[in-house]
Amino acid sequence: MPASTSAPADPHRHDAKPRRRVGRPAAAVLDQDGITLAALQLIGKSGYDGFTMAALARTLNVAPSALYNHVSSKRDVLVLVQDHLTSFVDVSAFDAEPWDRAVRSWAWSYRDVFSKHTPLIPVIAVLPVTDAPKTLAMYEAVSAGFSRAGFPQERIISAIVALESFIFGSAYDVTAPADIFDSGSMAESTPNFTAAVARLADQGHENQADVAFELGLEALIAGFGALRG
Amino acid sequence: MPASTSAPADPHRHDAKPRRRVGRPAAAVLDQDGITLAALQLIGKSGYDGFTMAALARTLNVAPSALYNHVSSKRDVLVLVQDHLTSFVDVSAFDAEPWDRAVRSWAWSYRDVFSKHTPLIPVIAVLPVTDAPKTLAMYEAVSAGFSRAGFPQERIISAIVALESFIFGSAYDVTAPADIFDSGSMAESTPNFTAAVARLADQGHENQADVAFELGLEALIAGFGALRG
DNA sequence: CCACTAAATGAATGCCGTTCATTTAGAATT
DNA sequence: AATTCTAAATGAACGGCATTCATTTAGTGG
Repeated sequence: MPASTSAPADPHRHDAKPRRRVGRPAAAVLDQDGITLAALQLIGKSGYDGFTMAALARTLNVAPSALYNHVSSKRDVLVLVQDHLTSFVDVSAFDAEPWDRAVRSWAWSYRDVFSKHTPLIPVIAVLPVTDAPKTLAMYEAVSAGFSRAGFPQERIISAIVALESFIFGSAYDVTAPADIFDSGSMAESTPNFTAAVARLADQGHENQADVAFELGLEALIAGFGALRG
Repeated sequence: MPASTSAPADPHRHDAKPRRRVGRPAAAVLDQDGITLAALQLIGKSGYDGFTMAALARTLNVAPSALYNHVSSKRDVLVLVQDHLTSFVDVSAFDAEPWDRAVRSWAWSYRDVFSKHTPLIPVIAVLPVTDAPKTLAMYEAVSAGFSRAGFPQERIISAIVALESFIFGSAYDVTAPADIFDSGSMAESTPNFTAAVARLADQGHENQADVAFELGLEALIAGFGALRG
């Protein structure tokens, strides 16, 4: 039975003695960290389409079935990758800057990390925090920042969830084709929409996803900021 | 070459004569509408895991390969389903109610429709509007409402995109397990987060996803409402 | 009646994630 | 040093998947 994707040190029995290893421990070719890093590298090189268990095994010079001694499914690997990526999200501003600036830098960083990994979003969005320790650590840092800023306790989680939802949705936008709003031959039947698209284009912003993200994020920050005690 | 998922009536040549049908038109067993409805029904009964091209063909009493005369890929079927579902999103309030109330009812309805179809979100989020006429119609209704409410033209699209991003992200939350924030054995190392989760639970809301959605939506409505001229 | 062709079939392809019986090799115990 | 134990590797196999393609079928326009 392979270790599931939970805490790395697994007490699991009540006494806290250092785990006694039996069997053949030392020269293992594979472990969860190695798998995670190889997966991340493979995804970087081949994308999520090229990310298969067989391909992952190949980069590790191992048979595909060997992976299943350390991981219980492909989804499990994705969870490991997700949690690893979350450690790249910058929460440092919550220690050093006022609340609104901290939220801003956290949100932009969070969106940027996962806009390159949108296939993970359906996984993260419904993942129990117990299965992702680094993600939990991020939540702790953010919660602490909200708390310190005088946010009412009972609304902290809801506010974070709302921000996160906006961030995940916005991560998809980054990957959308530039002409996603070109109404083409149906322009005559959609005058208001077509006009609005044209007016946005007039502004000549290189990156429309950033404009929408900033607009929404500032509204959320302003709205939530008003809740602080 | 099967018709791609674009406008149902395909001019494609400059003269507007009614398309001349040749060959064997009348008694076709299959068409895009029939495929769409059968797909929606199958998804309702078997979920997205049970939704395979083979299963879809079976419900239509047809060989799997026959589908490819009307649809170019499984993704294509998903696009058809997505566009069909979008016609269930309620935009009627934009004709009858003040802007903020209209946005509210549209957003809740939009979230509710797709919270039952989250696997479509990665498809919708990056789909050119040309490939989804009913979705385009929704955008037109919403754009018209924003315009009528005195919203600055050049910001209408960005505001809609931001709202949509929040809606998509929030649709995932609806499907998340209830104990998603239970930090389990790591509670001691995450005191702020754990306390905030407990305080939210104290409130005893049956549905935490709704609370977060409302909080975020109201912030966005308030923030965007201030932009109106 | 003929020619044409859209739309159906059914077999085949290549890939996928995953399972399982089996082997291997090093540590722990004696 | 020999024996025992077992985590971790292998490789073959499985069922299922989306998709392709040569072929057949059956109406329609000429």
